[in-house]
Amino acid sequence: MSKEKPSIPKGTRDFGPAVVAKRNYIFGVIRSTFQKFGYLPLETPAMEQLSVLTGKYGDEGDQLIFKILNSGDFLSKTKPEDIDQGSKHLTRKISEKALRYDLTVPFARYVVMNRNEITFPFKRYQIQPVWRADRPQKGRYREFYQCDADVVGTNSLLCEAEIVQMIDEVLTTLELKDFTIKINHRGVLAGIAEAIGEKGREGDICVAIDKLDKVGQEGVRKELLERGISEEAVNKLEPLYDLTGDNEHKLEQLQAILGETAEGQRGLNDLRQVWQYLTQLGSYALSTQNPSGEPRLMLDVTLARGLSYYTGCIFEVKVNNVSMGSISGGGRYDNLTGMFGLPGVSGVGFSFGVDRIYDVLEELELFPSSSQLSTKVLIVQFDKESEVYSLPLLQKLRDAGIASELYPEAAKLKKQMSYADQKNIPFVLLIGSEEIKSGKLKLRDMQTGEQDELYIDDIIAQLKA
RNA sequence: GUGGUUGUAGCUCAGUAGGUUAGAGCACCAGAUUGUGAUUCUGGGGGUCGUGGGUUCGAGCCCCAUCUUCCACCCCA
Repeated sequence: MSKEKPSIPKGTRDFGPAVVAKRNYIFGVIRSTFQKFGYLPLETPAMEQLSVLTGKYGDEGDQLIFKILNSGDFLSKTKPEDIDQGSKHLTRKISEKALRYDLTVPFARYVVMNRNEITFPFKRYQIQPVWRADRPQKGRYREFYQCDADVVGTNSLLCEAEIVQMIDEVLTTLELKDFTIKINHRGVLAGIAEAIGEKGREGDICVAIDKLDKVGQEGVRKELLERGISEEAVNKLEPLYDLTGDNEHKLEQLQAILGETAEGQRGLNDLRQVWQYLTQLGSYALSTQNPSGEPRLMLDVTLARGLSYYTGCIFEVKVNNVSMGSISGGGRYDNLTGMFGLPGVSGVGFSFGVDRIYDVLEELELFPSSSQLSTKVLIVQFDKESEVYSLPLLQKLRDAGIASELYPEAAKLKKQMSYADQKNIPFVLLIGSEEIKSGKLKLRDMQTGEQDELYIDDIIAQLKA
């Protein structure tokens, strides 16, 4: 027999009963919100064809995809010279499947495969784990759950507005008070690049600007120059870092700077339209302010997002004053299904990171105690006679919809009581010879320590209340 | 993927320039209390010091490798 200590792979976790209960609380809030907005559930396989995934997330992303070794003799199709051609070439020979990296690409694949059955616009949500071969850190795991909501088959910016609404509703329901929904537009980024005379360079510009709050204006300036952006362009760019005033004022300032560029104008028009929808919806995200006085929804021209398939509005959500990266992100992609041979279907979607939300709620101690309750009443037994007497009562309690259990053996009272205590069971029902004689059972409230003698029907009535 | 960091009982950590049988608090188990948990008192179990090599008369402590943790970069939920 091996004495090897068991372990689980890096970046993965087990979830015990208490943790699962809390996670289910988050899943429940997200799921019911998605459904309230008309999204329908979808599930896809954990593994996809490797070719479906590669090339969708950029070179960086491709490296983070977990590949699955072909079953059987995975070397059967390879020749010695394949090894010489490098790992990229060899990978295709020995691996045809991979674990899904996100939920958006599998969704696009599903839409293309089922285009004839789907009624557009198609709104779906999906809550499943994804896998990334990333280096784990806090809030960063190799296996984690995403909760996606996407809609394809419409260009309407109402979808973007509703995404803001859903984010606001979910986080508010989870009792979060201080969070910022950042919004930007790829068109605005492209327009800025063009307006400062570096057309097409928005990629480099974004990567650098994204670090503004980390390395400061000087650091960004240095990086921009290193990336080959001209000094003149950088000078033109810098006023954009601290656009002042409310969101409308920011839009006006941007209009003046990049109104001449077609892409910039497209972005600004889209953003204005989103704001108009939100205003007409009476959005709480617009009317609610964070404790800092900042608005919840914020136009942020430094928001970039690396995923290469985004083309329109982009979102990112940050809970303020906690040590955690973004807990949600998304955007519009005009041509995701085009990669699978179905052009002209625009989609927009976003994703909640449950694992990060969990860590945030834990840090802020925002889990309600109700999310941890399981059994409502435990029947304590003394001997065989009391066990026999208790069984029909146990069934009666369960028939009444009360989560109940009978301690499965006549262990010492102390043991049975501390079982209830540790399992956080709020009531204990003591049934011994005295109680059997009188029919009046002892119901103990474990929080107050008070004990009442009641008939079973009164107990059921009290526990159901 | 690059650079760094961490790892001692179930948990949080001590462990002094390498020196005999590795400690504490909490948790756990048992008893005081044979019909009552969370409080009190008494006693008890539990660690080949992440793992594998190496240096040494001798390693928890030094060296190498590896796994894990966390951090920065990269990227992101």
